Amino acid sequence: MTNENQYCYRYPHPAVTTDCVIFGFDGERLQVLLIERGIEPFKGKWAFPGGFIKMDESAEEGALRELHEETGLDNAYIEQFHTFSDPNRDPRERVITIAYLALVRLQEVKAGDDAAAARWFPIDEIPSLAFDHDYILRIALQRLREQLHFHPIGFELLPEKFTMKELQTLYESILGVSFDRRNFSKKMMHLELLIELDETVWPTRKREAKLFKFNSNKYAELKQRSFRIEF
Amino acid sequence: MTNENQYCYRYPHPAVTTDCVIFGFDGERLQVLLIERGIEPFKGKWAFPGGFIKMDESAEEGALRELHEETGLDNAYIEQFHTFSDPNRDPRERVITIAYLALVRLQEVKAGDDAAAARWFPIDEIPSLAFDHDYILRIALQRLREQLHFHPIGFELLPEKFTMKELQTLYESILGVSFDRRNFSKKMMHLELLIELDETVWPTRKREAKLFKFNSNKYAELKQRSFRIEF
DNA sequence: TCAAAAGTGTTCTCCCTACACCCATGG
DNA sequence: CCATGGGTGTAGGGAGAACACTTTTGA
Repeated sequence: MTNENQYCYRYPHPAVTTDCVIFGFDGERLQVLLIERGIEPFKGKWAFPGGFIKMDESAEEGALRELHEETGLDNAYIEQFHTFSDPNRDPRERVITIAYLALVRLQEVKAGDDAAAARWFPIDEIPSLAFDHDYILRIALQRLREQLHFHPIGFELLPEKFTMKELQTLYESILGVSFDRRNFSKKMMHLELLIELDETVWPTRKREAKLFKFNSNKYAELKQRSFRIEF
Repeated sequence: MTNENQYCYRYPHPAVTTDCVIFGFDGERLQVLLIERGIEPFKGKWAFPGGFIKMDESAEEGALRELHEETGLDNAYIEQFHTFSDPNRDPRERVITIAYLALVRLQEVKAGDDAAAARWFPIDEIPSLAFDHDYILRIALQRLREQLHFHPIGFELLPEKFTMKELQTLYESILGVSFDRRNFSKKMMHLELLIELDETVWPTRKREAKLFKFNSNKYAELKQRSFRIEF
């Protein structure tokens, strides 16, 4: 008890955490990974995976660590999108959180590993969240949609091989709009970011469909000269 | 000496600051406001205005406070763009900085008020900066350019009334490109974000030029339905 | 034979682009 | 009278949007 508060400073320091808004896609809808809180405050409520930043790691390293702990992944796409600093966002002490969004392939995520109360929620069925995480989610979604216009980050959510319909459904579910099937396909092919494979699959029992994969070389080339994906 | 370190925690806490990358426009070039450091480390080097966040203010409030102290302004456009958290970015202790960019009208800035060693530098004549501020500037510029494509934030840098040429020069100096005079004008007018005034000025002694002002009502309307400014 | 899913092509319109001429003024 | 800067119009190309028919298969 005597030695409990051993880290002392001349001025007050806030606690700093990272939180990860982890997105996945099941072929139908955008999903978010949430953790059920086991302790107060907000015990029993759902929240984003997150934790205190270590003194020898950057925020990004912290976010990657969190992501790995929850999904087993260590090469996913992550991006810092905002830092939340309202003085009262945590009832215990002042906590500033550096928030990241992560895009993962659901197929590669290890199912609920260490007995964690983790669950995927479809984006339109998110319960009310702990702390200011409702607000954080809103900002995360906003950023995800903005990014989708400029960068082909949608591919981070799809398996290596996918059909045009899956790609379209992904875009539609993130942006909340619907596209004409033919125009979407043309626009995508025109960007030359897709490689058409010789393989096909039977996504339904009606008819087989072509498979595509993402052309990352072409993307690297396009990125140089500031391109935009128009939707 | 006994009571120096009075703020104690059970876990180590980083210090948290806000830094403000303040942009202005003199009609010719984009400018950045820098402060000459009076103390070690990096004494004599230039850096962005910034300081420790207070325990009862949000990061944005802190940034606005810094901005006010340096410019006298309290209604400028500010936007959080990134949080820098490398464990070694400050040689003294671990400092995480929440960085904001601010757009101000040079005309409205009070000249070097409290004897501060503050100076405006044209964007292409920035000296080597203290800490990781070179890097922070690069990210700030990148964000400013991205934002310019989506939002008419350029108007935050111009006086209330301006000529089409001033607006074009602003866009060109930020984006580092040049536009065809006629096409730029048409595109801008087509957005309906400009109100053509009856007034004219004599920007040179050759010929008078029309004045415009920004139509913020139209902007509020456009923002609803996700528009883009194409450049 | 019918419904559902996938593949493909055409037309129209609008915006972006490239480009040239006129006018007013100060030197 | 000429150089400078500002104002405006036009023709062509390309991309997006709207839209329909064919094929395959399972029920």
